[in-house]
Amino acid sequence: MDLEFDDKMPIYLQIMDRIKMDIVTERLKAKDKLPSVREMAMTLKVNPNTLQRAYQELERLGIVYTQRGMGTFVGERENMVDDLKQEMAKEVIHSFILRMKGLGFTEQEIIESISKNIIEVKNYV
Amino acid sequence: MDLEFDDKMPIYLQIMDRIKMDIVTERLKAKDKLPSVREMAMTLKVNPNTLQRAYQELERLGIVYTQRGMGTFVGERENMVDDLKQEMAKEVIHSFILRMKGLGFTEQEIIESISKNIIEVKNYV
DNA sequence: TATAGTGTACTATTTGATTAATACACTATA
DNA sequence: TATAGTGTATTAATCAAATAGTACACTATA
Repeated sequence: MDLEFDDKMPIYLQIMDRIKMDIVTERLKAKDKLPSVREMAMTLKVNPNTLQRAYQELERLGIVYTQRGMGTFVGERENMVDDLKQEMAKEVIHSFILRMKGLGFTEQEIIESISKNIIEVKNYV
Repeated sequence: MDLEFDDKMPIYLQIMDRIKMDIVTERLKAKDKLPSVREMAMTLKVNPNTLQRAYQELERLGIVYTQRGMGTFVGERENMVDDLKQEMAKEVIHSFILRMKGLGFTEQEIIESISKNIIEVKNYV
């Protein structure tokens, strides 16, 4: 397995996540063509079937659409990027707070923990 | 499958995590006896083998110890609880910040997002 | 000593993720 | 009209997680 992926989570979910990230940050914009399943499979060193599954799931979620024979493209729905960003952020924030509370930190401590650590964390590449 | 678990992550890891949480929050204290593999398997409606694996991994990490014929107990190492809490918190905080930055939020926005949402999140049960 | 409750070991089976190889249908374009 | 590049479908094999059932060794205690 490539060092690329965390083996505690299905690869196709991690690929979906990466693509959603790229859309949210507008590295991928509406109507942009995604790499073909074969090409991206090569790049990520995974099986084309794994990529096909990721693309199909993304299509099922209305995030991308495919045109047979042409490729897979970023969806054009109004507000899609903002909605997706808010939806993903909500999930991330919620589970973070829940987990920190689960570890016994007070609300004040949780807020402070972010301020204290935020500088050290490198930006997403 | 019981509603108890997230099927995107191995059950034995989730069980380990729950036990570590219980130790960190001192619902389980040093020398406390954990439920037997059979008993906890019944409670969580999973196979005893799955619990055995969770306990063995926890023992390998030095978090619990077993006495053959008697049971599995919470480790007694000096500072174990604090160390474990810091270690888990560090991971949670780091990956949260990384993910939020990956979604394109600024450091200021990340800090604000916590303040804004922290009240809504129920405490860990 | 007998029994019940422990952890532990073993083999077999099922399920989902992933890989592997191949083939087909559609589209743009040389 | 060929051809190359798309998505899609199918079948088989592999692997890890989880389940299932059984058995063994050890310990405390009635």
